[in-house]
Amino acid sequence: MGRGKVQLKRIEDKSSRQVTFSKRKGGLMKKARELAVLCDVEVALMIFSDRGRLYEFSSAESLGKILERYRTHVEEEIAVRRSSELEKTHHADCPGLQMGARPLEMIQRYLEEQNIQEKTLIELTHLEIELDVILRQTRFRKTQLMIEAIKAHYEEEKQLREEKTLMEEEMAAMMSEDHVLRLELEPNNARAPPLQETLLNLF
Amino acid sequence: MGRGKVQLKRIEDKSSRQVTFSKRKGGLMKKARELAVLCDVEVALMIFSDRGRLYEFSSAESLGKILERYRTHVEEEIAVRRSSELEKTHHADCPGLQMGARPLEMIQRYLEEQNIQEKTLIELTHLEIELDVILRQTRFRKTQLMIEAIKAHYEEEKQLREEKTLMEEEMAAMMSEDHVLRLELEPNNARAPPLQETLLNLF
DNA sequence: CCACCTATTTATAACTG
DNA sequence: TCAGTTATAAATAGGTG
Repeated sequence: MGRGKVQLKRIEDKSSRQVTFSKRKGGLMKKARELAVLCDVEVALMIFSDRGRLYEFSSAESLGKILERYRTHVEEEIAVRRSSELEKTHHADCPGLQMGARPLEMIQRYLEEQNIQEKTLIELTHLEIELDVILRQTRFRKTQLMIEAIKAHYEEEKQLREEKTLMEEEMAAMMSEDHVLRLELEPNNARAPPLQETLLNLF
Repeated sequence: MGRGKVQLKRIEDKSSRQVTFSKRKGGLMKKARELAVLCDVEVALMIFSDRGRLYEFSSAESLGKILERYRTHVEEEIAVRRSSELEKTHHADCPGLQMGARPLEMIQRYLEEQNIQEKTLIELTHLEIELDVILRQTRFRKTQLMIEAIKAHYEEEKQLREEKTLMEEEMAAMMSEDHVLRLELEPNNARAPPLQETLLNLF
């Protein structure tokens, strides 16, 4: 679809590859949603861009739910070998999110300049869907970013805690060596639960 | 695409739903593959038909690989989503806030039940505004909660850092007292900028 | 990079056997 | 139910501002 026919092979030009990715990603997400709604089935879609950014769609409330279902269906060995791929690209693209109050303005314009007829209604529906999609995208993007922020802080914490443990050990060694000090080293390893638990308590 | 335009809602007729499912499933798979090839990205797609049958596509050798990647990527996000489900109580005061695909269904219901008249349009406008407000509320609430989470981690970090400084001082004191040790205490106070700055960089 | 445009290609809804 | 056909809606490649 388009001015020219497309060959089913990697687009070599980086720029057009990026553009095509952006466009087709949107189309694929839309079609996934349509399939889920029209046929009342569960659909999960995830896309990792070459820069490691994740885009996902899920018809259920959480992709995790579908993943769980997948796991029960296909009893695969998903051994938890964490390939710690560190994606440093924190502030990359934010696909089509400038919007601001523009959708509402568009709605206003539609309402005011069009005659109140069926056509207008249908167009309004499209607009509505668009608005919803945009809001979803924004919300999801924000979530992603904030999760990254939390993750970063969690990593920082972890490191500090490790350093602390190390120092405690060193001090203990010093004390047992030849000294009697009255340093109070309270064991507080139990403090600060892991991230997941912390988050759970918030909601 | 096709003889008629399609409404974005569940196809009630079981037979055509099945036909549409079959056709669109194929189309979606095809497009997923195209995206993966053309743009050189990883794509995973899974579809559960209403009868529980699983259809999947994956650009990698195994869907498991991508799932694993997904898990490492958004482990925390799953926790967040799951916990926000526990928050249904908070959402209870906001009418009709089931997220999911509900808003679109509501719109569809309105469009179909009502005669297409000015009155309907006005009601639609109200609906729109409501939808927007609801989405804003949700988004704001979520933001609040995540800021709290980040803040909590930041506080934890701060405390750990203070404890560390204290211990450094104690160790320095011990050393100057009567010891010669070769402890390497690097000053790294400059690490980890304050919360506000961190957040600013995100958006 | 992003929104919008338009000529074309693709996907598919409705139909048929 | 299923494969094939066709008319039409949608997606999108390439281009512009």
